[in-house]
Formats: sequence, structure tokens, C-alpha cells
Amino acid sequence: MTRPAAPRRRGRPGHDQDAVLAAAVRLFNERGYDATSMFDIAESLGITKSSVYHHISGKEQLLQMAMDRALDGLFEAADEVRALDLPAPERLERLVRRSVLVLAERFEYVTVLLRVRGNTEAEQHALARRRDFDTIVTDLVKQAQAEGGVRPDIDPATVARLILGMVNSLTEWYRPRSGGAEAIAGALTTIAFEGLRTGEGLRTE
Amino acid sequence: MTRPAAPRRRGRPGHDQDAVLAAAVRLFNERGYDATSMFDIAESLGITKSSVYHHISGKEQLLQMAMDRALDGLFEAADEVRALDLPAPERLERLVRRSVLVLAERFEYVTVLLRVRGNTEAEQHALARRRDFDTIVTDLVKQAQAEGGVRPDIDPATVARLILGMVNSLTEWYRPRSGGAEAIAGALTTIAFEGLRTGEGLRTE
DNA sequence: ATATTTACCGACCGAACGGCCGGTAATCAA
DNA sequence: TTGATTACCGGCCGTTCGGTCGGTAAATAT
Repeated sequence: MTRPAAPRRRGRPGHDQDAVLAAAVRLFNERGYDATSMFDIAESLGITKSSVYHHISGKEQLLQMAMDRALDGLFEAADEVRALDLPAPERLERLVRRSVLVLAERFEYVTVLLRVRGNTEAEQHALARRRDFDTIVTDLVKQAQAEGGVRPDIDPATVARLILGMVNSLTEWYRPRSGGAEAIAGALTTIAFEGLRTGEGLRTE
Repeated sequence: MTRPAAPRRRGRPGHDQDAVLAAAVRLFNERGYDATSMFDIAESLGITKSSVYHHISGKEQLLQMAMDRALDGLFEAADEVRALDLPAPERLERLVRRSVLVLAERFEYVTVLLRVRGNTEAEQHALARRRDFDTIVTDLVKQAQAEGGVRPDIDPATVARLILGMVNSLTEWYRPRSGGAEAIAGALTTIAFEGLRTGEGLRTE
């Protein structure tokens, strides 16, 4: 679980693109993308603004890279779950679980992604990919309702958005340090699939 | 359901503070607070930037007013529910429902509130009030678990955050035009309290 | 030694931003 | 008609921002 053991690069030692991205993303999430200046990023690395531009082409590239890392993780999860030979309700539950885990693994990148509002072309493209992911989940809900095993009385798009909303809301309070992404994934899927209520008088038919 | 019938004000006709706030909040939610300039707000009202400053003291005041309107609505809901003479699980469900309705009624203000990251003192104060609201819900979950009726096997703070996360995620896709805040409140509370799963093999004890 | 590679820096630029000022215009009340 | 009230405007200012440029410093490879 440590670094891939840096292969000892050539040239003058110092920061690389990944270090800049990491610093940038940290600040983006602390204060917001717009409220983070290139000077802030440079300062947090102990170098000057012009040095930052040696590693990247501009502020927007940092945003782009962060969004891509988040989206790639989500679609990997979707692909893996799609390949499973299981009933739709099981696949749905697995995808929800995996989404939580992706969010935990790539926490800072996902957080950046979820705060983007579509102000530039790059952001709009990312929003489109997010919508594609939503559609995958919606279709899975639809299948699960058709196969039985998931309540059919709520519009599948609404179900997908509410569940993903619950997942995404983790960026507001989950902190990777606090460990136990699995525990939270468990709590979340339990609430989503079994509900909070206990006792009698449940199944109303 | 119409305006309170403007009492015909004195002086030159035109926009007032509320109009400026409305325009500002609309833009804040479209592009984000930082990405919205005072010029943008002025332009959307058909007046100049200096005219905007006739109505308000500065950009931050607009943010402050928006956050306050959202928070006041939430605490009103909490107060009303607290006064009810009902078992805790019922009160919890009502508060969740009411929160959805407040979010729908004061949609744009709540959206502004939920995007704030604490960059200024005013924002930090708003975040503190949000945390107070979270605590109210957490305590209610705790009570509901103690009284029975809500599953006791998940940490109450986690329950509160997940449920509120689902509620708050409505700002991402709910649009007041699309009507039916009650329908969404119903779908959300159904998922949260009854769960998605149907069929047999549920209650594992 | 010398070339190559990589990282860094100080100085600067044009644009955009939040905000201020002094003055003007339209309405209502006396 | 005059005064009060409310709304609006053009022009300006200091600051901050993203980004560029030409040159320097430290490593590795030959």
C-alpha cells in the first residue's frame, strides 16, 4: 500500500505534475476552484507561480485531470458490475457499494468533480459523462424493478438520483482518514435497500 | 399564491433589494458565487453595476441574505416538528419530509447555502448553523432508535448524515417547475424508511 | 568535461474584479 | 412648485488573477 517506488528520474529533483495536481486538488476542495489562485497552489508547494507552469499548461488542466480521474473510476466500476452474471437487483446493490468505494478511494478527485457547474466546455463534458453514469444506474433500477426484487412504485430515474445523491453526499463529511469505507458502504446500502424502519406493519400488501 | 400585492412605493420606480437578491441568487446557482461578477448581476437586471450598490452593501451581503433565508426555513421546520406530540420515529419522518418541502420552497436559497465552503466568517457561521441542524436530526434518530421503530444497528450520526445527504442532493436535479415536491418527499421517505427491496427474505431475525 | 534533462525563478502584462464617487432622473407628498 | 425619496448612471481606482518570458540551477548520461 505504499508508493510505486519512484524509479529515480533524471534531471533536477523536485516536484512533478502529480505533485502539483495533488496540491491543487487539495486546495480546490478546501476553498473551491475559483477561490484557489495559482499563487496559492505554488505557495503550498514551496515554489513560485511560474514554476507551476513548468508542470502544467494552465489552471483548467488541473481541473480536467481531476475530473477525469474521478469519472474513470466510476465507469470502471460500472463496467465491472455489468460483466457480472447476477440478477439485476444484486448488480444494482453491488454498483451502489462500488460507487461508495470509488468515492472513498478517489475521494478528492470525486469531490472536485461533484462541485463542477459547467462553466467551461471541459466542465460541461464532465457533466455529460456524469449524466451517462446516472443513466446506467437508472437502467439498472428499471431492470431490477422489472425482474422483481426492487419496489416498482417509484420512478426509476428518481430512485437512481436519490440513491446516487446519498452516495455523493459522502463528499460532504466522509474523510478517508476515518477509515472504514466498507462500513459506510454497508450502512448506506442497508438504508437504501432495507430501510430504517423496524417492527411490524411494513409490507402494505 | 401570488405576490403580497406591492403597496405602491414612493420615489422613482425600479428594482429593490429583493429583486437584486433574486437575480444574484439565480446567477450564483447557475455559475457559482465566485464565478458571478457584480457586473453579471447588474446586466441581468438591465442596470449598471453602480446601481446595484444602491440596493446592497456588497457582494457578500447577497450571500449572507441567501444563506439566512435557507437556514431560517430549516430551523422553523425543526421547531414545528419538535412541538409535535408524537413518537420519535414519526417526528423523524416528519422532519425529513418537511426538510424536503423547505428545500423545494426556498430552493434557490438552500442551493446557495449548500455550496458554501466556509471561506469567510459569514460562511463559517452558516456552516455552524448547518451543523446545529444536523445535530437536531442526529438526536432525533438517537431517540427513535431508543424508543424502537428505527433500526438501532447503524450509528445515529451516520444515519442522519446519509438521510440529510439524500435530501440535500435534491438541489442537484430537482427543479421547482417540475412540480410535485410532495411526490418527491414521499419517494424519499419511502426509500429511507421502507427501503427499495421487496419480496421475501428480508427481516433477518 | 560536456550535453541533456528536468526544475525553478523574478519581472512583467493585460484583463477582470469589487467597490466608490458625484451627479442625474423619476416619482410622490406638501 | 418645491422638497423628499428612491433609483439609476459614467467614470474611475487599487488589487488580484491567470499566464508569459528569458534565464538559472541541479541532477543524470556520455
